[in-house]
Amino acid sequence: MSYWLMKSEPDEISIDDALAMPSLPWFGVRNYQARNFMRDNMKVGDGILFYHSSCPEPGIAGIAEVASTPYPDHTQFDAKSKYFDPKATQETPRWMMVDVKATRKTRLLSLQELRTVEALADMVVLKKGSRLSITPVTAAEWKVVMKLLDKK
DNA sequence: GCCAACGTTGGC
DNA sequence: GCCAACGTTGGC
Repeated sequence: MSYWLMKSEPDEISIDDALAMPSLPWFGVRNYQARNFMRDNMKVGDGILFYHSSCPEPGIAGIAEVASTPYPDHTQFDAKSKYFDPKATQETPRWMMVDVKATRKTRLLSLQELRTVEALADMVVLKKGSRLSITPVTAAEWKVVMKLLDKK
């Protein structure tokens, strides 16, 4: 069992939107490292920190879990989609995704607060210049975050 | 809107 | 295979 942090822009899909769906196809990832995490490393049942990015208060907003094995992101084949990739074909898809099932909304554990927690200093998402939309979370970090979410 | 820090592209 | 130019992310 592994743990992940996945960024979503709440203007696009917030934790509330995600909770309203049976599961959410994580389409639109166009970064190879992030794709590889979904394609090669994620397992059904893995824990996910649902993170709101590019918004007034960025931070962890909920909990989710991996709900499918990897499969091709259909938006890469759709010429009208902003995620269209002319180099991808049905035979050799370039972009893979998984389904994500939101399980609960949490208090907003802000980026600002995360940065004050010593035990989380090495979290990939907090590293300087980190822009990856999907990053691994260690079991120890997950535990610390769960504890922080229960507070107050 | 700014801009640091990356990632990607394409000419050579 | 190098690397300059360009594009993107995302906090501020």
